[in-house]
Amino acid sequence: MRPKDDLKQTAIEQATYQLVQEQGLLRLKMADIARAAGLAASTLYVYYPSKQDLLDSLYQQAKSRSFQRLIAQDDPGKPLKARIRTIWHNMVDNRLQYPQELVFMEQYHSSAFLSASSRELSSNMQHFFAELLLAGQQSEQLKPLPLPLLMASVQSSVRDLSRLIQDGVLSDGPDLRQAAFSLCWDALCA
Amino acid sequence: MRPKDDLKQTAIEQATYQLVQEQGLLRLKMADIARAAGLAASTLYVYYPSKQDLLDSLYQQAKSRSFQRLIAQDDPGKPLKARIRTIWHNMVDNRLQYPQELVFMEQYHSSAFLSASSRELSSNMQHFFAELLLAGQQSEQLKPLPLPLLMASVQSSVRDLSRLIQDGVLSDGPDLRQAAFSLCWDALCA
Amino acid sequence: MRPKDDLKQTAIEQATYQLVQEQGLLRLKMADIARAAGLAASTLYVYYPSKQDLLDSLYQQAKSRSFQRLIAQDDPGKPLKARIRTIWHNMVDNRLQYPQELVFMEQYHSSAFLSASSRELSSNMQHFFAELLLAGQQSEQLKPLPLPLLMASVQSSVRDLSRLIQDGVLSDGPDLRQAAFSLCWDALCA
Amino acid sequence: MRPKDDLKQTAIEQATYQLVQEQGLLRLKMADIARAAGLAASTLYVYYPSKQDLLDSLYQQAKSRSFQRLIAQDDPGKPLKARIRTIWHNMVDNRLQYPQELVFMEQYHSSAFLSASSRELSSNMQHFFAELLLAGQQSEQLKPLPLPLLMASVQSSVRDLSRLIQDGVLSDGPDLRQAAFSLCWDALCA
DNA sequence: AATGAATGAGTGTTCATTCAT
DNA sequence: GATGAATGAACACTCATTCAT
Repeated sequence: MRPKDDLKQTAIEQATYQLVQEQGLLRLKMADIARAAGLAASTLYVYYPSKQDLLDSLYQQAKSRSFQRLIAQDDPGKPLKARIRTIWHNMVDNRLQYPQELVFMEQYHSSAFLSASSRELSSNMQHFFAELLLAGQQSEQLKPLPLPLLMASVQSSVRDLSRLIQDGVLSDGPDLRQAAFSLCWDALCA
Repeated sequence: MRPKDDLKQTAIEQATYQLVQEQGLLRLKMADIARAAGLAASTLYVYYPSKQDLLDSLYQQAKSRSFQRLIAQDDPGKPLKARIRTIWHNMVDNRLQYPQELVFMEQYHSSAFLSASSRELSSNMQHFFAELLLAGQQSEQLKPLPLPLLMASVQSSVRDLSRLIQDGVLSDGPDLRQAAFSLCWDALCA
Repeated sequence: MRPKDDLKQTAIEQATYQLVQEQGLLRLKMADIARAAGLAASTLYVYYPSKQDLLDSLYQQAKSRSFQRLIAQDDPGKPLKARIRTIWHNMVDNRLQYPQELVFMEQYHSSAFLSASSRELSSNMQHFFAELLLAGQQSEQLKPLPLPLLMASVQSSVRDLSRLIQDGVLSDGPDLRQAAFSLCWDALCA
Repeated sequence: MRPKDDLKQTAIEQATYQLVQEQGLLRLKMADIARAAGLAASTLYVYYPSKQDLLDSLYQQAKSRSFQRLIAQDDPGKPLKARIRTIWHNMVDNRLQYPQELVFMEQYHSSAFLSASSRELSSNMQHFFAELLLAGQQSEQLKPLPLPLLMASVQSSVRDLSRLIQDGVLSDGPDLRQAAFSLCWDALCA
C-alpha cells in the first residue's frame, strides 16, 4: 500500500497553475494536467472527483493562501497608514511572487465555473480590509466615500502596478513602490 | 466574405454578445450563436471562416466602437481637467450602456484566444490617452509618475465605479460620479 | 442539402437488433452500432439524442409492431377457440420470424434501462388479450382462474415452443403446432 | 483461491445477489460489490481472479443450491402425480424464498456472460426432471408430446405463478397453489 | 491476507467544421 | 446564399484490474 502521495497532490496543483497561466483556463484539459504532473489521466480522479471539483479546490486553496500572505506582519497596534502600507506591499509581493495562482484565481473567477461555495470564500479579504478602511474613515483620515469604492481603488492600484512590473513596462524597486503607494494613498486620503 | 444580408450579420453579433454575457466565453458554441441569431449553424461559415475569426472580428469591432464613444465630445481646446473629465464620463457611460460588448472584450482579451492582429488594435486608446496625460505632466498639472501608472489608475477608477453600479452596490448619479472622479483626479494631480 | 435518410434510420435499427442478438445488450456500444450501420458514431446523435433514447425508441417501435402482427387476421366474429388459435399462431410466427426484435425486447425489458414511458406501452397486448380471455370465462368455456394466470399460461406456451424450435430441439410443422396448441388450450379449458 | 475467511466469502456473495436484484447485472460494478460487502475492491481479487469468474462461481453455486432445494422431500416411492406436485411446490417455494438468487441466475443466463462450464451445469435439473416425465409418459399418465415441451410447460407454470405472487397481482395460499397446479397438471395429463 | 493507490483501455457524448443540394 | 446532414477529433469520465506495501 503506497501512501497517498502528497507530492502528487502538489504536482497536480502546480501543473494546473502552470498550464492555466501558459494556455488559459479555456484550453485546460485533464489529460494535459496529468501529463504535466507525471500521472495517468485517470489518477486525477483519485484525488478529485471531477474537473469542476479540481478547479474549485484549487481556487479555494489559492484564495486562502493569498489571504494569509496579505495579512502577514500586519500589526493592529501600528498607525493606520503603516498598516495599509504593509498590506499594500504584501498585495504587490503576492502578485509578483505567485503570479500563477493569481492568474488562476482571476481566470476562474470570471469564467462562469465558480461554484457557490467558492463564491462565499471570496469575501474573507473583503471583510478584513473593509473594517480597516472603516476605522480610517471614522478617525477622519480617509475620505468619507462609499467603502467599496475605496477598496476597489486600493486593489486596482495593486493590480495595475503589478501588471506593469510583470509586463516589463516598469521596474520594481523602492522608488517605484513609494510613488505607486503615494498615488494610492493620496486618492484615499481626506 | 462580404455578407449579402446585413441584418443577419448584426443578428450574429448581437447573439454572440448576448450569449457571452449570459454564459461566458467558455460555454459559447457555434450552434448556440446560430440558434440565437435564427440561422443554421452552417450559415455562420458564410459570414466567418471559423469561430476564431468570428470572435476576432467581433473583438476588433467592439474595440473600435468603444474608442469612438470614448472620444466623443472631446474638445482639444478645453482645459486638461475638463477633457479628462469628459473622457472619464464617456468611459463610465460606455461601460454602463454597452455592458455586453465590454464583457465580451474582457473575456476575450484574457482568454488566450486573442490573435496577433487583434492585439495590435488594442492600443488605439492607449496612445490617444497617453498623449493627453503626457501633456498634463509637461504643464506640471499631473504627477511626474510613469505614464502607464497614471493611465492604469484612470482606467481602474472607471472599471471599479462601473462594476459597483452594475452590481447594485452603489447607485449612479451626479454626486457619486463627482465623488468618484475626484478620487481619480486627486490621485493623478500634482 | 441531403435529405435525412430513412435508409440510415433503418440501418441503425437493424444494426442494433443484430448486435443485441449477437452479443447481448450488455456489450452493445454506440461505436459498434455505427460501424454496423455504416455511419460515424457521431451521426447516431443526429438521429437519437442518447443511447438511452435510441434503445427506448427501438423498444417502443418493436412493441407496437409486434402488437400489430399478433392481431392480424383476428376476426371478432369467429368463435373463441378459433380466435385464440389464430392469435396463438401469430405469436409463434412473430417469434420465429422476428427473433431479433423479440430478443431485444426481452433483454431490454429486464435490464433496468426501461424508461417510464416505455413501461406504459408495455400493456397494449395485455389489455387486448385479457378481454378476449374474460369473454371466454363468461361463456364458461375457460377455467374461472385469475386472468393473469391464464394469460401467462398462453404466453409461456408460445415462448417455450418457439424457443425449442429455434434451438433445434423440435422441428416446426403443423403436427407440432397442433400438439403444442392443444397443450395450451387444454390447460385453459374448463 | 481457497479463502481464509468464510464470512468475507459469504459477504461477497450476498452483496452481489443484492446488487443484481436492486440495479441489474448491467450496472453491477466490482467497486459496488466490495463496498456492499465491507471490503476493498482489490480484496475481491483475493477470492476471485476476475469479475467473470466471480459471476460464474456465483451462478454455479446458485444453480446447485437450487437443485438441492427442488428435490428435497422427493420420495421415489410415491406416485408420479404426488412427486411432481412436491417438486412443483418446491420450485415455487424456491422462487419465492430466494428471489435474489433466481433473479441473478436469470439475468446472468441471458447475458452472454455465461461461460462454457456454466452452461453444462445448467442441465442437472433438466436431466432429473426429464426422466421423471419420461416415466410418466411410459405409464401413459402423461401426454406423448416431446419431452422438452412438457418440461418447459411445467417450468413456465412455476415461473408465471411466482411472478404474479411477487408482483402482488395474486396472493399466495393453498387455494391459489391448487388452482395453479391443476392448470399445470391438466396440461400435461393424457 | 488485505488494501489504497494507480492506471490503460475504453465509453458515451460534444462540437467546430464540411459538403451536397 | 442558405442549410440539414454528416463527421472526425477530442474530451471528461469509468472501471476492472494490478501492484507495492
